[in-house]
Order: sequence, then structure tokens, then C-alpha cells
Amino acid sequence: MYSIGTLSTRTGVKVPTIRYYEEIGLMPEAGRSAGNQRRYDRRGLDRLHFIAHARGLGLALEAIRHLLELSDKGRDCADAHQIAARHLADIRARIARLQKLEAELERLSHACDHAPGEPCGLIDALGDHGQCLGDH
Amino acid sequence: MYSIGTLSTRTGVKVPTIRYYEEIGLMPEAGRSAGNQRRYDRRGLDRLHFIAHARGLGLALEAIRHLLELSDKGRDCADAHQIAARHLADIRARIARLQKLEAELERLSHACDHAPGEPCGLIDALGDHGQCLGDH
DNA sequence: GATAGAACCTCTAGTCACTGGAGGTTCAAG
DNA sequence: CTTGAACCTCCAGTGACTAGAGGTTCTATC
Repeated sequence: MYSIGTLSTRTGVKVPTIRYYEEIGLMPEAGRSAGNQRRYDRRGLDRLHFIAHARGLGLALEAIRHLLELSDKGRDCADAHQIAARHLADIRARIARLQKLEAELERLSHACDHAPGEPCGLIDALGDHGQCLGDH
Repeated sequence: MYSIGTLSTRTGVKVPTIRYYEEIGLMPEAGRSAGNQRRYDRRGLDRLHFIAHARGLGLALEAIRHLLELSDKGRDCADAHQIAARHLADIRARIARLQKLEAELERLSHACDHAPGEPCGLIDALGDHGQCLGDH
């Protein structure tokens, strides 16, 4: 039997976060000690590991909830793969967007020559989207 | 003189968002018509353009607030460039992290051979961070 | 000048995924 | 038995909006 603190150190998930997961139904309601403190067994630990890992991969709690349901009631491999594929597409889109921003910000920084007494080209460029290359 | 709706269509920032920006002090309190509706001049429009553009680049409202202050009271070119540089570093870190996740998710998907009747390798892999290559 | 309806107003509450604090109780070690 | 770390519940706050209720004003047309 593990206390909530033990679960926390074992998974790296903070104590209030574990309680939060219980509140929103991601973690089942834990059993309690005589003094009303949460007590977890191996299954609780495994489940939290699963959540922590999926969160670490950037999956939304709703997606994780879905995955947990699939895992609970046997399998639906196809569904799980669809969730993963959607997330992968999302990640790729975010990377592409960030790379655009990276290029744009770099360009803006060079718009300013730091001449003393002159207005800052960077600030001016921020006010004028017309100067920009792509959409963002 | 522009109404809030006109500002909205001109900048692409939604009406409630403009009111929100006023509430948190990013936009100055607008003048009002006889009937208490907001009325903006050119300066208001420019300022909202600035905010919209900077938000589009992913800058946090606090960073934008800082930039606006710099722009208001003349210049501090160095400060502005520091904000941009920090943001650029942040973007690069996010890109690197997302690329790791991309690789990891792709790998996990291949951990499952979709054999009918077998447990889903993807779901199992999600429960076991030990299988993973990098940190995330 | 009347009327219709689009656009505006304020206020409150909800989103996501936590995080922090107050004020009080229980546990484990010495 | 005492100390203090860890636990409990409840409430409020974060960032950057978004949505809805319920009411007022503006503008265009007749």
C-alpha cells in the first residue's frame, strides 16, 4: 500500500495533481486509511504511470481518458492508434508553425540596426504586419 | 472614429478580446459615445495591430505589455531585443521538445503489430516509460 | 418619425491543467 | 509521548480568452 506522497515521488506527479486527477475521474477514488488518508495499490501506481507518461508525450487529459477506457475494457487497437495519429499530426502542425515564427522573429530582429537616437526597428516592425512574409 | 466592431474586423481580434485587453490594461480605456459605446481613434487601432501581431508571433501578453511600455516612452532598443531573443530561445526549445515527442510517438506506434486478439502494444508502451529512449 | 435588427453594454461563469494557501488532522520516528 | 512531516478539505488563482444572460444603443430603411 502506497500513500499519495509515495505515488508522487514514484511517478513525478505532484500530490495536488494526483488529487485533481481523482476529482476529474482519471484516477479512481482511492481506498482510505483509518484516518482518511488515501492508500493505493499496484494498480493505482500503474495507472498513474500511464497518465504521467502520456501527459509527458503531450496528450490532452481527454485523450488519456479515452485511452484508459480502451485499456480498461480490453482493447480497441484501432481507436488507440487513431488517437496517437491525431496527436502526431497535431505535433507536426505545431512544429511547422513554430518554425515559421522562428524565422519571422529572426527576420524582425535584423530589421533594427541599433542606431542610437533612431526608433527601434524591431518595435516598429511589430506594429506593422504588412512587412511580414508569411501568415501567422 | 471606429466602433469596437470595426476595430475587430480591421485587426482580426474578437470583440470580447478587445474588451479583455482593456480590462487588463493592455489597451487604454476607450472614449465613449453619447450612448456609452467605445470609440477608438487611429492610435487605438495601431496599438491593437501591434498587440495582434505580437500575439500572432506567440509573445505572452506580459511581454507585449513590456514592449508597449518601451514603445510608449521612447525607446529602449536593447530591452526590446532581449525580449525578442528570450522568446526566440523559448520557441527553439519548444521545437526541440516537440521533435522529441514526434520521434517517440512514432516509435510507440510501431510497437504494436495490430495482431487480432493480442493486447495493443501502443497502450502497453504508454504504461511503461522504461521502454522509452529519451526523457520527456 | 417609427421600427427592426445588428451591434453594443455589463456582469458572471467556464475553459485547461494544474498550483498555492489556509486551517486543521494523522502518521511515523525517536 | 512528542514532534514535525505528510496528509486532509475547501477555496481561489493562473493565462488568454470564450460564452451566455439580459438589457441598451445605433443605423438603415420605410
